[in-house]
Amino acid sequence: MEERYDPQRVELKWQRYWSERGLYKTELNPSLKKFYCLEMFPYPSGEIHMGHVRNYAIGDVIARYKRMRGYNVLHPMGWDAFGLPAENAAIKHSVHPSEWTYKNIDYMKKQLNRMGLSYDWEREVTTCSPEYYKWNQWFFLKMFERGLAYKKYSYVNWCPSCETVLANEQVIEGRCWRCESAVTQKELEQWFLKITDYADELLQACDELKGWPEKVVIMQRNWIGKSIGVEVNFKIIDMEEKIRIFTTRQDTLFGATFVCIAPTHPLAERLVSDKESLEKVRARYGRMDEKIGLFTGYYAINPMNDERIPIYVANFVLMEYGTGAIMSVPAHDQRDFDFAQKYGIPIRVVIVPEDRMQDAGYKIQDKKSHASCIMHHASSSLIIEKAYEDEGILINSGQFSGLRSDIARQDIAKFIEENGLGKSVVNFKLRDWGISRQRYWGTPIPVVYCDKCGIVPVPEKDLPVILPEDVQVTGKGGSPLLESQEFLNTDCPKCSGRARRETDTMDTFVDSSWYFIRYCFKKGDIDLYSEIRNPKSEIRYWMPVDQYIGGVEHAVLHLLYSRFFIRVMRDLGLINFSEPFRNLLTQGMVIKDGAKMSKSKGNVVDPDYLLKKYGADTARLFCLFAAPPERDLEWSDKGVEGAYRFLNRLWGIVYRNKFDPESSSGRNSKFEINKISNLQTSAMSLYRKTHQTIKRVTTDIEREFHFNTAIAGLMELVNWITSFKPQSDEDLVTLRFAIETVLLLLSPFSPHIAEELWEAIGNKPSIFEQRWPKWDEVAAKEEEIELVIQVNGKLRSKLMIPLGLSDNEIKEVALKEQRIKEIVGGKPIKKVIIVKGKLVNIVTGS
RNA sequence: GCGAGAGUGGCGUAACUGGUAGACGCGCUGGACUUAGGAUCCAGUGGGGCAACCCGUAGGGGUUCAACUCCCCUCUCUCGCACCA
Repeated sequence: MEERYDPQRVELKWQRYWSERGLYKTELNPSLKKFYCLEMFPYPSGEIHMGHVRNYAIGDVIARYKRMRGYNVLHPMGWDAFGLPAENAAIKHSVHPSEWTYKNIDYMKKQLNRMGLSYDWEREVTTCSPEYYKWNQWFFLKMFERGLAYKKYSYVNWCPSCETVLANEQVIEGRCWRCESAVTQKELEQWFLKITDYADELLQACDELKGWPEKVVIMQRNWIGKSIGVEVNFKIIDMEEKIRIFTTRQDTLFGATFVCIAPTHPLAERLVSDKESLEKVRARYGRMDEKIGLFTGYYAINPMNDERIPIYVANFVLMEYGTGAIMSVPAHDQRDFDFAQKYGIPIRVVIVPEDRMQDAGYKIQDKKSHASCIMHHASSSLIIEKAYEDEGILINSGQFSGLRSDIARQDIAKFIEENGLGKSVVNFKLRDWGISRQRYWGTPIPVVYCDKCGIVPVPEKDLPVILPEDVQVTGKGGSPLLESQEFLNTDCPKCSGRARRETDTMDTFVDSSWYFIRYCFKKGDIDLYSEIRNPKSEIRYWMPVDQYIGGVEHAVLHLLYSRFFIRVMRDLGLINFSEPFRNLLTQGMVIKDGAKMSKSKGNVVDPDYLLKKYGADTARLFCLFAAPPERDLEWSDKGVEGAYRFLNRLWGIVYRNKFDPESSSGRNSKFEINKISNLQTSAMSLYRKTHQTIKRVTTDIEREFHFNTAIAGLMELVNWITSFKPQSDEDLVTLRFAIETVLLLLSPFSPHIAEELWEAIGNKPSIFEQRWPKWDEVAAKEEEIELVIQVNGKLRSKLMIPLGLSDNEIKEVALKEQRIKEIVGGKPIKKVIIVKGKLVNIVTGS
């Protein structure tokens, strides 16, 4: 009886079996090589989407493959469970965020299990549980002790729709990363984590991220944004104060013809008498469409040449970067050039390209002899239409004229320091990480405010500070924590006087900055501190993560924060490594009809529907087959059917060939095909193809996880099997070997059907306790090859020849070939090129 | 503007260090079996030509016996950063 392939039946059967057998439970085992395979955990939004399906299918293939290769594999899953959507849902459907979240987790966990993913659920992490977020608070306290967590009053990014502060990393093109509302600036007192203390190290260590996509490393480098330059003080005429500017182009200092300060610069208020105009400039702060400036009426002195230059307030100068003031060199900065033209400010050339030195009448300064030859004021004849921003030779720059700009940068920096005009500095774009959120559903920041003692951290022994759940989330008037008197009012840990709790909660990115550490231990309320410090701790065995898989959207956010957190933990003496993720795979998006699948675009495909109609094996196979993991995946309903057809075909083959467990092709056959030469030619080729396929699939997986071509290879083998008609017992043994190999190679991709058919042909489950097959190089070798014969680089003929012919023999064979003889005719043969085992190219004269 | 990546059949894609361009899948065409097929199986499928052959990897040059692959120029698309001084 040939059963039909019924994915529902098969998949549920094996999911139950795996779970009952506890097949994916992981234990520390020092005698085995470990492999930590991690996929980014989901936010429990309610249901999984195709991006999850793809992400987790990729991770599961790697985990299962590594397991079969003999690794002790840690493959955990959890929930990034705090966050705003829970509160929004609470407001909309009047359910408690907690209830909503846990219900979603329940459902999504079912969905993940329905996909047949090999997780060890005993290590499940749920970040909204007190036993987890307690350690967020603990880390916070440790950072507070070390001055790495601090509070400051400042302008911060504010999302009016989410009614909360956002970190710089969470503002994308001036909009909220979550709801895309325009972000405004608001002055607030906020908690920050001092990630800038690690800026240099995080940057340096980028070089070590060999297993990361270059693209992500570059994004991290750019985000950290190191620049080396100088700060220079410019005196203000008729005022005590100086303006401190920052520049990386101190070689152009002699060309500075004005100074600009940010509209929010502390001096702006004092220098500008016309407040109305100042407000106008301020209103356009940060707008890139138009550059406007306001002359203050004051002048500064360029300390290099004592020249009097005007001071402007300009909307494009950022208070947040450098000193909030710049010197402007219109000749060598396009932006300054445009500004100077608009406001009629002189433009002075101080650098010329090396090849234009002669026209300008200058000579390169010989550094040693100081033979500075400043001939005449040729600069007046240098008329430029745009700024020259490249390197060149200095002119009009006093003692520095004639120097190459890169050398002048060093010399001038030195000069500035030696003469007390300023100092060399390093600036970073990276800002400290603002973690305060004016929201309810997050980790309470463990701090109290006492009238007498000020800011007092909650003592460790009083952790966790529990987020009260008996509150009403209304969405009106800030966090519900402000309403909870029980939460709000507390005693000061120092003086026992009356105190008030901090009501802001932590950014949820704090939760995800160390969750992969927590997976190293089984779930439950553990004392993480002593667990980590135990010399036999599992963390020493499992960390770092060997393979991390997730979307590229976290290239700077989560990945940078995690790298920071791990370093803080290292400096707390908890761990002895610095990088959490050894290898990173950023999978592409799932695209449909030319756009990313998303609810707002209305082009989503529901995984539930897919799982129900085709089953998990098909869904997984399609996602893995349609594109390599790092590239975008174009959704195709037809393609899914193709994957389904393939599995059906495989199913049919196994049942059609009825392996009698009692016969020689049955369960006792160990495939000792030691007399290969006895096999019929067709069996021989199948046997060879099988070994070739083992090799191909294995190397495709090893080489950058090219699952798409690995699956293509499997399909080829199945095509061979389909056309193979066994005639003898030996043929059957060969066929069985081929089929068993297909099942083993397919098992990481489509685990259920592999397990089912493995059993159906008389093997004992589980297929996942089998070793990954090995190929035999000899058996995989073709005994004949197809020789391609080219004449002058053009394909002219093909010929089957036996393996192992010498170059001379090959040449002879090729030249004797009828068609080649015709083409070559009587032409002289200039050269014959032979590529071993592949082709011959005969080069003739004309 | 800067940085990164990519342009290959009707479509998704393949071709590892230069060596048969188009594996595998989808779609399409024809056939078989069928009351029927949107099921299954078999065959074909880059374009042109009866054919030998010619033309084809965004476009144009170059290196080479040989280029999707290496070099130079141009164009297009995607992603990231974007007044960072």
